Amino acid sequence: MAQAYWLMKSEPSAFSIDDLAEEKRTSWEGIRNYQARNLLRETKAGDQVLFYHSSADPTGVAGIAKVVREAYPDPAQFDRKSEYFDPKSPRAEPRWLTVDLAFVRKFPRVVTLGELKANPALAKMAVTQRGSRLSVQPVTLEEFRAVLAMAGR
DNA sequence: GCCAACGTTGGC
DNA sequence: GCCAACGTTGGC
Repeated sequence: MAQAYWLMKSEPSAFSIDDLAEEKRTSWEGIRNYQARNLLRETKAGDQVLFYHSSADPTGVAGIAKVVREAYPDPAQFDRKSEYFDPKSPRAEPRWLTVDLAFVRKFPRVVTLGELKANPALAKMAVTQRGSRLSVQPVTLEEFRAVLAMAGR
């Protein structure tokens, strides 16, 4: 499979592009939605990720990350002290996965959701759809390039 | 803070 | 297996 592209959401009050820039690398823990989990399973090392700030001001794509470790069981599901603890996930058959992401770059400015919606080339992009709640979304190469172009250099 | 969208749970 | 109730996400 060729390199793929994704959009992943994070609330910057919890973890922002600046946090990723500082830490360089992070485990993308806490995905607790089956559809998003299934998409994580499809990610490959080297895939590029639009880092999206949700519930923020402004909301939008704040930068780029890349997948550096492919899907593995999310340790937080077994950690009783974690907010992501899932007592119903069997150890022998972990229910939830995580991937590791590395910082690539922060955009000079956030490409806002409003701008994404206003670009006809992005009309099919999941994030621009009404009611889109999925925290991991597939993105086409064309969409990825269009967002980069909007961010400027 | 409101509320639309939509995923999950659980009674039947 | 249906579906109502409930919980969560996330834009506004």
